[in-house]
Amino acid sequence: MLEKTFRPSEVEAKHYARWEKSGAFAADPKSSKDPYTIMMPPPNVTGSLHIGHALTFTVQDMLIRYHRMAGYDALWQPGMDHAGIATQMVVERQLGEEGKTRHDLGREKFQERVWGWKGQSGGTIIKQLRHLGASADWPRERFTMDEGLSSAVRKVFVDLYREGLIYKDLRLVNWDPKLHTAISDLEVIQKEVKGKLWHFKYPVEGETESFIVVATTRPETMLGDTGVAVHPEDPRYQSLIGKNVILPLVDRPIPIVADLHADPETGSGAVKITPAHDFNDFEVGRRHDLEMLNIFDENAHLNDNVPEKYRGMERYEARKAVLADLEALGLIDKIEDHVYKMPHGDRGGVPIEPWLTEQWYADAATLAKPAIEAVETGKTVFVPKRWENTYFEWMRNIQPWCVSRQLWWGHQIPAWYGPDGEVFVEENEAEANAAAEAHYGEKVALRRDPDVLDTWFSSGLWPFSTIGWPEQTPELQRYYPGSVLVTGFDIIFFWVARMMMMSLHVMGEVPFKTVYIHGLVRDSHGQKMSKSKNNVIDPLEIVEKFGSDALRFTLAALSIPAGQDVKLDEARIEGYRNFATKLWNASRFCEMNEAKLDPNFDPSKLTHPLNRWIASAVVKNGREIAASFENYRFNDVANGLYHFIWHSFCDWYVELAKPLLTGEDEAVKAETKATMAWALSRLVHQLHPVMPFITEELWENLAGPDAGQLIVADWPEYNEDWIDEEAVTDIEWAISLITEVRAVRNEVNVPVAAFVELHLRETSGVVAHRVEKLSGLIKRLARISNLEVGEGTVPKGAVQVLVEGTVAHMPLAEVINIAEERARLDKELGKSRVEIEKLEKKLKNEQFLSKAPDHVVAENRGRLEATKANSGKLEVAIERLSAL
RNA sequence: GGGCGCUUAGUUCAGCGGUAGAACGCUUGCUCGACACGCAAGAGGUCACUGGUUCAAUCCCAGUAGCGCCCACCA
Repeated sequence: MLEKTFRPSEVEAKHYARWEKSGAFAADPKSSKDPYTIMMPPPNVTGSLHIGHALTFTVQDMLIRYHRMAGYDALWQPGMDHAGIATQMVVERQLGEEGKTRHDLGREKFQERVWGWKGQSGGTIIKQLRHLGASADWPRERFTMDEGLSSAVRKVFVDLYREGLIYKDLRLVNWDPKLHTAISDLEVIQKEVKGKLWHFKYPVEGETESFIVVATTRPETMLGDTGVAVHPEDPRYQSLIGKNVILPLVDRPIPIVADLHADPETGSGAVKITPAHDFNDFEVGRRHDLEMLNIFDENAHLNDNVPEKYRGMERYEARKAVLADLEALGLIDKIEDHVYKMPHGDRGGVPIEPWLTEQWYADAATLAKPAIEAVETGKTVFVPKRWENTYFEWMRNIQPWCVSRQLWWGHQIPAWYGPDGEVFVEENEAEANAAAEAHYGEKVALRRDPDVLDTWFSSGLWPFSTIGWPEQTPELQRYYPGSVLVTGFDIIFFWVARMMMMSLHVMGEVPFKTVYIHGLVRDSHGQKMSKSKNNVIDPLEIVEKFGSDALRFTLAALSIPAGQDVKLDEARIEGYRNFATKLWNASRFCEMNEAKLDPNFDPSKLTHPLNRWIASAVVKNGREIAASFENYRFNDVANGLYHFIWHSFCDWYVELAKPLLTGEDEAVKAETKATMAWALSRLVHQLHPVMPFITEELWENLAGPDAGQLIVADWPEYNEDWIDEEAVTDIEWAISLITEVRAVRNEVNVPVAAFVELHLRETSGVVAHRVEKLSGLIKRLARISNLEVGEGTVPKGAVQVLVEGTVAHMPLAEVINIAEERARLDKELGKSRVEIEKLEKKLKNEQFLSKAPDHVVAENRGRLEATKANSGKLEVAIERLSAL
């Protein structure tokens, strides 16, 4: 016997363990079914489960579970990402607490330490995912740094290098002076800061009292200026182009060049050029062949390229010194407040310094071409479609991708250097040695490039590296390309784009056919969740409080097709927990009434209209739910099931079935029991992908322990021929009638003194029974067409009511304020007349009659008739009320 | 500066060229043999604004306003 309420914690662990143990999650490469593949976006090895994970993994799990039931061999390929910078930072922080740095350990020991840490606390998230019910094929779990994936990374790197798609270059990079590594453009975020704009006077060479004014937010960089640019057509500076200014403090003559970069409208129209420390200036410097003077070291301290006084100074310290010295020389023209954006590393670090270094680059523009085409031609489709624009926009303007990082945790770049700097890019050291020997004619000592690859390089290979590439494994042949990739829009560039580029290049085929993009999870007011705002919702706490099913259902209900952000409100989760309880209790009711599954049940052979109706409705619902899953309309799945289970199955079917279950007719009783069990079993199937735990438990209870697990059950057949439209019409009519009756009873709120004989259609005997059980029925006075006020025999203050030939007395004055009622009826009549006028006008409009479809015209005619009839009744009612 | 999105009930949001929907909240009444995590009823909307297209616009188009996001730039 089921308990009175559903207690999630008691069944979640039990069923998860059973599923896992039985191999329900496992894909089967030998299966004859069609494959359905989702590559799990690998969470960071450092990570723990947050609500965003809950959304993305719930969506994936729903898709996997639905398709597993719908007859596919479903593979959900899990794994984790080594997350280069993030992980290295975590371990360095630990070392810091011991008063050490990674340099105290050395590269090898440090790496050992990270591996140790990974083995011990890494993978927390994978364990946490189980609490959500994630049905991934866990034994296939991969790690981006495991041996197979690492060799895939080396092979791709070497191949791309040989094709000229990876190369070394000396360019400005985004340098993180704290982490001491280059980062990609995407890892830089612009933060608004309030600062100053300083205007400096640079003396023109050979002219006393002649200055050119330049402005900067970064005074210290002036020490690295190697030019001043003005617009070629700026009249103020025509005579100065080609001359030099003397750079103050440094006393270096630097040229005044004409360049379109200088905007005459901005500031003085002249701009100082620091080619080694600003991306725009770098381009200007290249165009005019200006010196690239690097004035910072890796810590963003000033180096030996500046006057001795400033050497070794930290950048902000240098700023103060430069400003003080310029002030002393009287060269500061003015100082303004200025708000501008400053680049920061996305790992919460210090301001980024544009720095000139040699790095490895991937030729992203070339790799992007087929990736763009694949989306243009629909080989990969984004859902929602509008994200394709975002994808295109970025891909079409893609910059060279800096793939090297000066870190110790990651895939070390497979490049070795000879004594003269000659580079040998090979998959391993032996091959590098062999190549070097061939090159030099003798054995030489090689030095390996110390850099590692950007984390996203290995993530880009995820769709094929996880299933065996470069080996032609059965998995690779069967599960590539994936069916759908599920992820947030925030990593379209980081990850989706890279997978598209890498997979198309390596595999020659798109990595997935559909990209489903969901929003981010925010709090109930649309705010980003953050610790400082104290609005963080912890999925594990929610699971504990309301159950995994309630959380999953909530996330599904909020996942709208437009893929907007998801605003999560705990009250809503609670509401869906209540829904789980509701279903639970409906099952309890079935159990109490001994509704059992009948193996020979045939929905097309039902006799009672109520049962024919619910069978039809279940079939319709099943078809709709399946369609919604296919179209990624998870909100429709959730709302459809919520509404159907609560308001159709529980409110009407179960309620109307009660008299049948306690009635005399044994055949009807038996049929109703069997139908109820059948309907419940179907609903439990439909709901399973969203609420796996409670449905598994209820299924077990309903079908018995030998029936097999719901998770691996087939999505049942929903044959259109089982829909009985006549029964649907009848019962829906009955439902609307009962609703009206209840409304009247509720409104009058007295023991009703009228008896109503209802001429229900004979098919709706059940309804008549139900209606009799109501204490009575009175239609609201005004709405009853054949209502008559009696005379003589009626007690004073009462009204004689005649409904369908039966007479009764109602103490009307006691329960209805006649004046109020009249006002209400007048208002309603007014509305009615406006409506009639509108409709009549419409129906006289010839263009409407000729152009609108017939059914629309007919609908409008019908509406007019009904409104007129109602209007007539209202008039009569008002008249009679007035007479009282 | 470029791009994308949003504006519908008190709130969060669906929806759609042909009579405005859900959930929650609110009001009223309920110890009705599954369920108070419940039952029943009810109130509540010029679908942001202005034009246009159409027989018909909340829906399509254009513009306006407000809000949000992404990219780039800000000497």
